[in-house]
Amino acid sequence: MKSDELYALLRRRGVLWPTAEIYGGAQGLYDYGPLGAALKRRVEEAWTAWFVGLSHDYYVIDPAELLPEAVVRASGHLENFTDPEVTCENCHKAFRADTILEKVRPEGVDGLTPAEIAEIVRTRGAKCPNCGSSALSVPRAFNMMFGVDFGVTGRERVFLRPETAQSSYLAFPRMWDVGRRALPLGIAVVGKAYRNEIAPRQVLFRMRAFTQSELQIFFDPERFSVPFDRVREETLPVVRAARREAGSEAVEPVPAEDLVRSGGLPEFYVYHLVHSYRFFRDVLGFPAGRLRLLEKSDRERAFYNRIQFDIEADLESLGGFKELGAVHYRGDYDLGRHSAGTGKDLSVTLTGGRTVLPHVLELTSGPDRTVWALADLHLGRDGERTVWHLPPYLAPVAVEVFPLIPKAHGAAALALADELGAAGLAVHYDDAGTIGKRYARADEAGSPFCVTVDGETVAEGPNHGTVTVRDRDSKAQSRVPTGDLVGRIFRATRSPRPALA
RNA sequence: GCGGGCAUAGUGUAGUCUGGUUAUCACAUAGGCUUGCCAAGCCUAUAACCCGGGUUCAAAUCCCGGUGCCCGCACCA
Repeated sequence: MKSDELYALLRRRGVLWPTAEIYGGAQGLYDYGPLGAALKRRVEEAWTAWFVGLSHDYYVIDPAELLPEAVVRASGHLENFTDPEVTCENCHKAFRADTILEKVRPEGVDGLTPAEIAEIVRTRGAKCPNCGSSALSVPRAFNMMFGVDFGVTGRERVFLRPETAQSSYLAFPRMWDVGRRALPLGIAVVGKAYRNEIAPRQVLFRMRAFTQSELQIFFDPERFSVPFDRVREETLPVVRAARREAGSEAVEPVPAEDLVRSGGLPEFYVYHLVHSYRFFRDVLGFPAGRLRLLEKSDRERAFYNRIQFDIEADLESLGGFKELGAVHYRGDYDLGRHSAGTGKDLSVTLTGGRTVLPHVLELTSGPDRTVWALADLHLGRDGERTVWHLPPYLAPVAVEVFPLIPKAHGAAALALADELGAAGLAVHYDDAGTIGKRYARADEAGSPFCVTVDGETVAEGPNHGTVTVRDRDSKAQSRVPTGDLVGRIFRATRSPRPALA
C-alpha cells in the first residue's frame, strides 16, 4: 500500500494518529491508539526477550529521559549540533557553513557565532557550491536537542536525551558493581528519545519524540568470545561498503563464517549481526527477501563507529529500503568521553588484574518504525479481505470471542471471554453486526483466533462446551473444547527467544 | 528550512477553473426488520467544506496569512 492509504487505514482503526489532532496536529508527534499501543508494547517485549535473552549478563534498566547539560556536552551532542546552515538565495539549496567556507577558511567554523560566520561569508567571497552564486543567507544554527528549564531558578538547563544510549553509558559504573564486575555486560534501554528534526516526515519514520530499543554491550576488547557455531552457517543478505563504493547496491548472500574468514569482521560482531537479522526475520516475520544488511562506509558512519551495518527493510509504502535497526561497534569512544567529562577513570579492573576501558557494541532498533513496517509488510488486501498477518504473538488481541446469535449466546460468550481474559490472554469481545463483519474487523486488527459460541456450546453446558475456532490466515474452522482454548492459544502466541548454548 | 503540489463527514470522493438551491455519491458507524459461521438485503439516523483574516449583496469556490500532509533539495550529529 502507498503511505497515504496505509496511514488512513491505521488512523481509522485507531492504531495511531497525530498528537493534538484536534488542534491540527504537531509536526513529528504521534499518539498510539489501543491497537498501536498494544502492538508497540509487544514489539518492545519481543525485542527485550530476544536481545536480553542473548546472555544472562544482559540487564534492562529504565533511566530518566532528562540529561544534565554536562552529559550532552561530554557526549558531543551539544557542540555537534550547533552546525550552522547556510542557504543559497539563488538556487535554494542548503549547506553546512563549513562546507561553504572550506575554500576560504579551511580551519572550519568551530567556536564561531552565526554573526561571525555571516561576516566571513560576506567578506571573503564565499560562493554557493552548487550554482556559484554569492547570494547566501545568514547562517542559522539549529538545535536538534530540546533544552528544558530545570530547577526553580530556571538557570540550570537539562536536555531531553537525543538517544537512549547515553543513559546506558552513564549507568555503566553502577552496573559494573550490580552485574558483579564481569565483562561482557549488557545494558538495555527501551525508552523515548527526542530530536528536534528539521523536517519530520513519513509518519513514524522521522519523529520528534520516538522510542529506541538499544542494547549496549560493554566488553573486553581483547576477549569477547561468543558461541559462533550457533550462527556460523546463517547466510546474511549483505551489501558491503567496498562494493557500494564501487557502485553496486546489490545484495550479496554471504555465510556468516565467510564474513569473518574473508570478510574482515570480528566473530563477536557477526554473531550479533546474525541475531539482529534473525530478530527481524524470525521474530517479527519480515520476509527474508525484504531485508538487507547495509554496511556504512567510512564517509557515511559517525567517526566513532568502527563497524556499522544498518538493518533495512524494503517497504512499499516508503518506496524502498528503510533503516529499522543497526549494529554499531563504537569502540571505547563513549566511556572515553564520559571519563573526560567527569574526570573519573571509567576503566575497570578485570579478574587477573588487567585494567581496560571497555568497548561498546550497540544493538539498536526503532519500535515505532517497526510498527510501521509490520503494517507495511503484513497488512494488506487478501482477496476481498483486509488482513493483518501479524505473527500471532505480536497481535494486539490474541483471541476474539463472538456469540453466534447475541441474544441467544451472548451470556455464554461473555463468560468464556472472561475466563480467557482471567487466564492472561488478550481477549476482545464483539457482538456487533453479522458474524462475517466481526471476522472482517478481527482480520483487520490482526487477531489470530476468533472463537464463536453457538447453540451447541450452550447445549453442551458450561464445563464441556465446544466452540468454533477460526484461523485468521486460512479462515479454516475447527471445533475445540473450551477447556483446551487457553493452552492452545498460549502455545500459538509465545514469543521466540534465541537458542543459547 | 527552501521550492513545487495538496487540504470537503470516520474513509474515499463530486462540486472549486467560471462565486449563487437544503454540498454529491459510496463505504464505514449506530438503531430497527430479516438472516444466523465469513463485510448480504431493506428502512432510519449520525456525520464534512483545515484554521484565521480579506474581497463581495453572496465564498467550499477568489485573495492573504497560518497549520498540516505529499514530492524534491538539505538535514538525520
